[in-house]
Amino acid sequence: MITIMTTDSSKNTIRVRFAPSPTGHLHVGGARTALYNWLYARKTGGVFVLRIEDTDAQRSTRESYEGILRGMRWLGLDWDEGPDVGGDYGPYIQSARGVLYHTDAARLIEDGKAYHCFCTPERLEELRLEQKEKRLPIKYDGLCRGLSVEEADEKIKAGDPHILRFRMPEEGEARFRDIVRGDFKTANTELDDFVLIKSDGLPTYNFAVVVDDARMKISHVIRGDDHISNTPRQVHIYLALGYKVPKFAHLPMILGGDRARLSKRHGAVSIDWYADQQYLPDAMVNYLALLGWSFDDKQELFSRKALTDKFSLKKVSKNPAMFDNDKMEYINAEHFKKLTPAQKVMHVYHVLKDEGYIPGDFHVDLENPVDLKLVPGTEPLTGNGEKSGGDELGRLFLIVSALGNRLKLLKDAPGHIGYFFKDDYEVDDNAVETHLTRREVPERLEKLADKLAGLNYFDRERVEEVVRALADEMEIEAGELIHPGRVALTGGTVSPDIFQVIVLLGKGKTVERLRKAAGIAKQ
RNA sequence: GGCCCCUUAGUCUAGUGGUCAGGACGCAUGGUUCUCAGCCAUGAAUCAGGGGUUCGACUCCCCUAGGGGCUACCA
Repeated sequence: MITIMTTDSSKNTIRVRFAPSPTGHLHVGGARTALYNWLYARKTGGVFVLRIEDTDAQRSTRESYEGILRGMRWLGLDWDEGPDVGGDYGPYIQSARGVLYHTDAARLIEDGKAYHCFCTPERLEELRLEQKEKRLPIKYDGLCRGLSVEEADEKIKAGDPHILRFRMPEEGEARFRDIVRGDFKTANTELDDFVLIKSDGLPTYNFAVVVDDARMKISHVIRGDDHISNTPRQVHIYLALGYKVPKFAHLPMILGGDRARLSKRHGAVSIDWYADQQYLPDAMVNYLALLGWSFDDKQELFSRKALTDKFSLKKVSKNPAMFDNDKMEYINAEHFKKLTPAQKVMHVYHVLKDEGYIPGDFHVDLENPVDLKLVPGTEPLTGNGEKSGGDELGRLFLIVSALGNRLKLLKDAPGHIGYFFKDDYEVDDNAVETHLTRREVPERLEKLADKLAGLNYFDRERVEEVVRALADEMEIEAGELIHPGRVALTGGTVSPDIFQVIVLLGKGKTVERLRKAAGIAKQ
């Protein structure tokens, strides 16, 4: 017989959340915050919640909301509860939670912990100006603090615009422990009677975030450092409402190149941009994880699995970090290297197809990657080097393998190997200038074309043999044929092994391009 | 103005009283080679500054400087 120790699961489960406001795209800072929450949830077997904080009615948009979800999906950060998938603690979008805020606000009023304020924005503005002039701390002066509930109700009935303020205790302090920062405390005298509910009836961020986190049973609040100064206010709300204060972990900011907080003006900060550039999501996740966290002094390349195993909030750094694109590219290249040949081909295939390098009738069963592994890569290009039976896939395999580690960004694939698929590939004028304009070049290319045309078996060995033999015969370095040949065949000075290029191009195309280049070179 | 946080090479970081201050990106040089990438080897480059505490400070304390955040009816 098995005895099961029953515990209240809701009590011990770790619940974390990512709570973006839909006022812009998902940027790397937000993505990093989402990632750390996700990693922590996945590592601990906890629950990852996605909540949309749209209490800023003016700036929130549907597009942003969708963009954020798209970005998270691209990164592979799946959420267990959220506006689209539901959950036990919904709704997961603040604009739909109005009654909850008002219910809790009513409790606060009843307990005398919050009060209505009728000061006009103009008066508040004047007050601030005056305090600024006198070099006093800028805070609300408490004018409406003394209003009785009856007086307030009367004004409300009369239709006076009003807001709800928290009644900050005059003595004492708010304290909390931050997993990243350590102990943190703020004297109440530093705080003022901040706003809970705005005159439009919507809660402020500080109020909504507490009500939501508490009611959604969030155990760990993992968010950006920019929120740490507001945390004491939030602790006050938790306490006033009788809610359990969660654990906090405030993450260091991510900075742009000028060390200022990352923002739109720093260019490539949108996750969408990295998706467009065909970065690998796993690489992005790896790099983002490294911005503010490290495992030890040797490992920095992590698979998603390794990250979820090894991630720890305790090892999160306190220092703000700058986003370094070079390192991002490096990490991306490393991840690409680790892909299986079949995976590489799939990725390259997609990019080439999107960019119009592969005709629509080229069919590959991408739903079934196993098929790709079964393709006998060497088969289609034996014999005369012309593709056999339309097996373009085998050819793609060989091209990608010939490319080797040259491909750092998938986006660059067309630039690297576009000439295999199109005749109107990009031509580097400088390359033509330096390699094809010399007097002796046309003859060499013609001869090379002749020799290759005469080959019956078009494989790498034989092609190399022919090229080197011709060089010997002409008493020139092999490079004298190879370099102009490369420009003639690929349009540039950079390519994989030239003999492989020739084979993969096939005899027909090779000869055709060499002759064409010879013709151009003559002029 | 007030309060708070942060500070190891250009960048991301390891380090917690005694280390030649370690790694990675980037950079430079050399090797491999038909180019480029890659790979291999080598190298330059760091504890923000000043005071303490201590036999001994990157490490602990204080001050200064620089950066950042909050101080909104933004989040």
